Amino acid sequence: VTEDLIHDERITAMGLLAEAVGGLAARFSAQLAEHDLAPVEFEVLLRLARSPDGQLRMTDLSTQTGITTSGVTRVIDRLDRDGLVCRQACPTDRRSSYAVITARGRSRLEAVLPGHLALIDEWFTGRLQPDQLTALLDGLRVVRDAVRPDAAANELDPAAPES
Amino acid sequence: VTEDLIHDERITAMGLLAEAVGGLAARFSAQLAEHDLAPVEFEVLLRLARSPDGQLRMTDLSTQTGITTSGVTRVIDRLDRDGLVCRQACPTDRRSSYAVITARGRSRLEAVLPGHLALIDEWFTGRLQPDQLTALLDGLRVVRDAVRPDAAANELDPAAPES
DNA sequence: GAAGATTGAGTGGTCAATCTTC
DNA sequence: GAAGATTGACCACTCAATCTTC
Repeated sequence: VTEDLIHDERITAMGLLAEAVGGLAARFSAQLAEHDLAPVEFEVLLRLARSPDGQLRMTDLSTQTGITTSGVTRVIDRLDRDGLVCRQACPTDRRSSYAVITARGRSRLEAVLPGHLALIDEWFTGRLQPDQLTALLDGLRVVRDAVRPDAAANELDPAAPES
Repeated sequence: VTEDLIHDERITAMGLLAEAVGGLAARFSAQLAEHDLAPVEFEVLLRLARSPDGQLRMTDLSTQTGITTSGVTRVIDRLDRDGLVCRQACPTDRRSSYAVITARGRSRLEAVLPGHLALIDEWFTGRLQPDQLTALLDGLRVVRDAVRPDAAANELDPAAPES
């Protein structure tokens, strides 16, 4: 009732958002672990699989995931070692290298995805009425586009303008 | 158009949620760093400040934050070293110990919060129409309550039933 | 025996510095 | 000189084991 900053409704809103995502991530990680994938590795494989030719420059992976470039190097090191991804030199710019998802990587993804989608449905999308979900996603899109302008037209959310 | 799992709309929805939160967290961390606080340290201070007597058992901090108990021990170690928190033995159960926010901790929080709230407003709550925000939060609450049943009646979101 | 907290070992990330290529 | 990728040093977390108290 005073100027009690720690009970501000904005904190509440942000807490709700963070707790929802954190809780979902916790649910997912168990299933991913069954398939020997860390969450970040799953994200990388997914982003590669969604990209043309299944490949992406290290730098682009960095901006898309929000991991530093050195962090990306380590993740790709692991995925490369496990044969889920391989590196490929860029023909036009010899500074750049591509991470390319391998057949093994794709099949690993296909092994994980059905269960993963079921979990998203069970804990997130399936719990909301269709219009309620739409409203939620519309709001999220506004925030996402503001806070990650680069990802706007981009990747894990095509927002495809009806080609 | 086939059974293309990697383009499933549920992935899109989840990606939107994750990217929004990740993007927001990135914006916040810079401001927190100006006040020498890691995001997790800020969260702990906030949860303590919101709790009766500004204290919480280590275990409860663990479940509320989603960090392991050993993780909590380390965070409290740092905050204790910096004088923002102190440990206090539980009188009724000598296994438990409380983390208690200090005056220094509270003033640090008060120093950070105005800017933090402004950022939440700038990048999240302020970008949505009031009813759009309400719809978003309603959806999030459904998910949060499902995925973190313990936190339901709890903490960073009082959801106070109008006492 | 179980719950609460801590500790040692291991891991996955960051930051700053480096190397190569543009 | 700047961009792209990597490396070494460092740090914060987790996991499993331990200690104490219930």
